[in-house]
Amino acid sequence: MTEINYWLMKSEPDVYSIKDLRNEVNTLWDGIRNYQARNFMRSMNIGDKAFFYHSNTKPPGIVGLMEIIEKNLIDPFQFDENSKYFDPNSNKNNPRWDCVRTKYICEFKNILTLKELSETYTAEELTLVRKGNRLSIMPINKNIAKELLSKLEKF
DNA sequence: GCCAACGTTGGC
DNA sequence: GCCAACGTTGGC
Repeated sequence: MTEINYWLMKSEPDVYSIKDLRNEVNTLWDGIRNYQARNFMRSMNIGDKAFFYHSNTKPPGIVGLMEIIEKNLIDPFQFDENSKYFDPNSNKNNPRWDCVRTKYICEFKNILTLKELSETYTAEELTLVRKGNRLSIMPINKNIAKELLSKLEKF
């Protein structure tokens, strides 16, 4: 039995929201063009849980939960010249960018805002609240993840 | 619009 | 390898 890990994955709701995921049921989490975020995806296990975070919106925060159901999938847009995610330096024999597939679990009744999170946790406990943090995918400490889940259930 | 906090690129 | 210039994310 592989250990379950917890993650946080950001998306701008204008581009792809928790409601889009609910309608679609599952989705390819594509367009990641940051090596650290990509490496986090590579270290995910099937069955891991991920908090869905709405970024670049008012207010930003955690809005739902999803599960990792597939990994090591080639991101097709790196080879699509018409995509903003096209990477001319990626090689089909050795693709540079991959992605995971996530499945909708739930949308929380209330948003757990970044403001609330930053009032509860330090930048060391929760890298999400670190000022200027630009990572779109990051791990969440297991104990903190469980605290967040129990808080979100009480909404 | 501003700016913090990076990541990337390219000259040397 | 160093570093300046530039680009991006994303909160505020």
